[in-house]
Amino acid sequence: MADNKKMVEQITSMDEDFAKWYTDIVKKADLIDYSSVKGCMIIRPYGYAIWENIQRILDTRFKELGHENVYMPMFIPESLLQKEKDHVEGFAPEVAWVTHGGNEKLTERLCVRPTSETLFCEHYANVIKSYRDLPKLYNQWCSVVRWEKTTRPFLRSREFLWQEGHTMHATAQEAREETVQMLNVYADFHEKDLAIPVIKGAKTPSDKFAGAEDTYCIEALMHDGKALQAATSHYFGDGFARAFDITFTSKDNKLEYPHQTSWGCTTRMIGGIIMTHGDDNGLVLPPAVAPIQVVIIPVAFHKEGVLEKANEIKDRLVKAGVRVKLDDSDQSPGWKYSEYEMKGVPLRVEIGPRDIEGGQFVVVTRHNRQKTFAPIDQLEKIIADKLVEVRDGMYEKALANREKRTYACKSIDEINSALTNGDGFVKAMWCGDEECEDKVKELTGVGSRCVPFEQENISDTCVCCGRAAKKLVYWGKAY
RNA sequence: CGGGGUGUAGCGAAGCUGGUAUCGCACCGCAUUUGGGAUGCGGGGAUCGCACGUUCGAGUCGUGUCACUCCGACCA
Repeated sequence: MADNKKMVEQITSMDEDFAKWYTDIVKKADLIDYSSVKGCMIIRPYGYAIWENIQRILDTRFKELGHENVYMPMFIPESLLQKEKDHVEGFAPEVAWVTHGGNEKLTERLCVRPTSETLFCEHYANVIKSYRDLPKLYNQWCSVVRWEKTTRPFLRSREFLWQEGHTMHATAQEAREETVQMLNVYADFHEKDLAIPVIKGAKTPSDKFAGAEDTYCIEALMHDGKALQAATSHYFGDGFARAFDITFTSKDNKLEYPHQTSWGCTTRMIGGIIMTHGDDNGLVLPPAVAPIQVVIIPVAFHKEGVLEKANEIKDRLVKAGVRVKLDDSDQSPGWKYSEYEMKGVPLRVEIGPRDIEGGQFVVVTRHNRQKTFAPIDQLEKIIADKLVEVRDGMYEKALANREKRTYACKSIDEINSALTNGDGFVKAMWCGDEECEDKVKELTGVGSRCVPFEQENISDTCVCCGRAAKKLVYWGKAY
C-alpha cells in the first residue's frame, strides 16, 4: 500500500510548480487565510496550533537557560530608532510609520517595531547600574512589522510572529558564549523536533544584521533546493550600549559598557517545515509540533462496536500523552484519509469491524505511507515507537535531499554546471573579499548563505579570484 | 522597484462577431451509503475587481485604476 501515487488531485504537483504547490498547501491544509492587507495573513487554528507547539518547546528551553519573558511596546519613536546609525539604515526601507493619533498629527512619528533592540536598550539604560544587575536575559514573544514589497505566507509576511531574545552581559566573552549557546538551541530544536537538518555558521560581513558585530545563523535546504535562514543569533559587542549610554559599575568600581546579544526565530519556520517535508499529498508535520499526532478513523462505524472501540483507543492514547483526534464525522473513510494526509498528521489509526475481530488496529505513517497491522493490546508502545520512527524517517529523507543537492565546487564554471542539476547548496572557498562575494552571485545566481562552523578545505584558492582562500562558504539561492 | 500573468458565486473554470450569466467542487435538506476524496433527488448563493466612456443595450469593446500572483533585486 505504500505507493507514491498522488491521491489528492486538488493540489499542484511540487515538481510541476513548487511555488504554486506551496500556496496550495498553505491554504488547503487550513493554515492561513489571506486578509485584506497585502502580506498580512490570518493564521487559522490549525496553523496557530503549530506555532503554539513551537512556542511551548522553545519557551521551555529558554527558561531552562535562565531567560525571562517580558513585553515591550509595539511603537518606537523615530528619535529612539535613530540612535544607532547602522541599525536605522538597515531597517529604514521597511518600516511602517504611525503619523496620527485620532485626528491629530503626532509631534513625532512612531514606527511600528520591526525589531526591538532600541526599546530593550532604552530600558536597559534605566535598569542596569551595577555588575550585580548582569546578566540580563530577556526574551519576548510578539509580532513585528516589516513593509516587504513581495510577500508570501509564512516566508515573508509584513507582520509576522516571532520571539526575540535580548541579553546584556558584563564581558564580551560571556556575550559571545550566549550568542553561540542560543544558536545551538535553535539548531537542536530544528534537527530533533522539526526533523530539519541545518548548517550552523556565521553570516559574511555584508550579510550581518544591522548594527551587529557578528551574525550567526542556521541554514536549511528546502525540497526544491533553495536555502532558508531558519534562525539567527547576533553578537553586538558594546556598540548599542555606547549609542544608548548603557553603563554599569564593575566590581573594581570602574564604569563599563555591557556586551549585548539578540536572537530570534519566526513563523517562517512553519514555511520551512512545509517546504522541507511536504509532498504532493499535502503537509507532513514532525510529531513534536503536529497539532494532531494521531488521527483515528473508524471504518463502517455504524456497525456494532466500532465507535466504542475507536473511543477506547482515543482514551488510551490521551492517557499516554498523545495529541489525538477521533474523526467520527459522516464523511467517507477515503475522504478522511486524504483530509488528514493533506493536514500532515503523522500517524493515522484505522479501526473497523475486521480489525476488531482480529484484535488488531491499522497504523499508517504519513511521511512514507507505510501501513502496519498491530495487536491492539500493544497500542501505546506501538504508537510511541512509530512517532519516533516518523521523526527519524523525516530527518533522513530531508538530509538525503540536502546531500543530493550539495555540490562542492572549485570554480565559477563548476558552480554553473553543478546548478544545471537543480538548485542547492554550493560549497566553495572564498578569499574574504566582498567584491568576490558579489561577483559569484552575479555570475552564478547563488549568494553566500553562511560560513559554516565546520570548515573543510575544498581548495586553496578563492572560487572567484584565485587568490588564497580564507574560508569555506555555503552558497545558495535563498527564500 | 523592474519584467510577466490573472481578476466572472467560497474555490476552479466556460461565456463565440455585444442581447441581461453557465458548469464542476464546496455549502444546506432528505434518503441510501462507509477498508482511499460515495450516490440519488431537491435547494440557496454573482450588482462579472473598480471607475469612466462607446452603445438602444457591456462579463464581452475602449481608457484609466486597484488588487492578487509569479520571476528578478532587497529582506526573518
